[in-house]
Amino acid sequence: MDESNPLRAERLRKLEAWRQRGIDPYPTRFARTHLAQQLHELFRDLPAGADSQTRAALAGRITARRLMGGATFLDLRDGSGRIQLYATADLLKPEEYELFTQVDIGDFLGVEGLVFRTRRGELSIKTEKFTILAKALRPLPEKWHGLQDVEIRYRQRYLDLIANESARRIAVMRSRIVSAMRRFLDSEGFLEVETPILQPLYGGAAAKPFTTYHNALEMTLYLRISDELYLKRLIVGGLEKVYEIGKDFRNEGISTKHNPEFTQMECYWAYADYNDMMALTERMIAQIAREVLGSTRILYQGHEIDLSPPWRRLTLREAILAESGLDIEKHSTLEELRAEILRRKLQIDLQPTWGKQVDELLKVFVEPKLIQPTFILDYPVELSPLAKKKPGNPKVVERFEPFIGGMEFGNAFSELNDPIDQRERFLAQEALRRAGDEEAQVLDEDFLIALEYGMPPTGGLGIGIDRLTMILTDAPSIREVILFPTLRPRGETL
RNA sequence: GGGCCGUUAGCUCAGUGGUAGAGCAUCUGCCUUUUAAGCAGAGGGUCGGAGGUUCGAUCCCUCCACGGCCUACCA
Repeated sequence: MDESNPLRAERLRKLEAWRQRGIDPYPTRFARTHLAQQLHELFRDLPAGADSQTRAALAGRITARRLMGGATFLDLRDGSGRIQLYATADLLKPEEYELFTQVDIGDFLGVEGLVFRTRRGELSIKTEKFTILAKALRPLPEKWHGLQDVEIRYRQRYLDLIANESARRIAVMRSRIVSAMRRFLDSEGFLEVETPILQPLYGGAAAKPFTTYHNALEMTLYLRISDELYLKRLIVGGLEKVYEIGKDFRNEGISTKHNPEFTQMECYWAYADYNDMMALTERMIAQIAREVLGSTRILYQGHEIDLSPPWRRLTLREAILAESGLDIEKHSTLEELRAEILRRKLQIDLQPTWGKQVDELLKVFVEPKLIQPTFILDYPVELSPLAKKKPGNPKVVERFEPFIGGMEFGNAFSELNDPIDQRERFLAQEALRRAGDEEAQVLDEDFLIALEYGMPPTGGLGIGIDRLTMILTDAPSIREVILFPTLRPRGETL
């Protein structure tokens, strides 16, 4: 909005007029006695037209005005809900009543008065005293349709939160999801820890990093792409159950499922394997749903989904075989796999390696079908340089990814704790990197040294908090569950 | 990166190759239990930006900016 906007100029005019009358439009504090929601609960049984015995002091933002001449109604919204304010020319001094009628939608007001219910049944405050707590200079979005413009909703999330109940709901739900997850992990005996976000070497995932520079140390640092390698160092150190909830950063494209910075929970559990992590995952997600939604049955994008354990378990090979007819075990080289894809005329892009081709088959043919909670297990070793090989099958690792609603939202494995094998895997990744794979992992000598001191058998799990929130709030885009999603900056003033 | 769509008043949206429309919001007047309050009136626009075609462009064309969806990238 332009600085010279007449709506803003009008509000500035009011602000000045109030100041000239000795009113401070931005005072420091206001003592509340109640929240709106408390009053609705306390006076649920107060009949229409009746006064209560209670005087209450409330504060919040004015969201609607109904001026009737000698009487004025304002809607006040606080963090808990909405309540109506009522004032008349009889109850207030003339200059006070006039000021009450001049309050704009968007202004913050503190008010004190008797709680009563109007003839039409609306619980209200009979205003005896009121204070301007903050003058708003810009008009709020329109009251019927709320704020629709997605660009404004993302760029100025505060307006989205003011105007749209769904935005408030998602923000609150996300907080409760994270909180419930913490409670669950704490109760399971996990220790919450923090590991570096600025790292001299990045690792733990196949992704391109963001790069930055530390002036005093004169060194390049990377924003972490995962927490994994540091958390496993803690397992080496004897912290047997650890977790971290925090931001990871991946320098890649943006989509409805990807934001360059996203929140992940990673946990590591000594003496456990990926079967234990599967059981942990399904119990945790079901528990979070019960706490946050009151049920393990959810609706996601039109699908009824039951989150109660046990979830379906399906090997990657079985899943691809079922959905594409292709047996990746029989076609165990890139050439054979490609030949079979072409022979079957499968609609899929060809990939540079066997592992990536298998991953593509999963993504195209299997993932969209995984509506009900499903663990896909046993991934190709070349896609999983940090996971332990499956006993008896050196081409496959003990790894799973959980899917709900056709979306992957995590990753887990029996952690590789053999330092010799780990070094070989890193070296294989280095070879891929030299061959042009920018996302191949880099060898982390410090991590290898840690493993050489001995790491117990360990199960590890990562859960994408943003995607989990999408699933539990029925959000179609990751931008709906991230308060401030990454957007290209806008040149012009708001 | 590619394709498609969008951008009109503070907000939500109509609309046309010939001087720009509605509702809400704002302002003025009336109105003392209203609640999408009501009634009467008024103001408010570089029609995203820059070029082009045309007697004339908000509309047609090109480029640009931003956004959305799909796709690619990304376990």
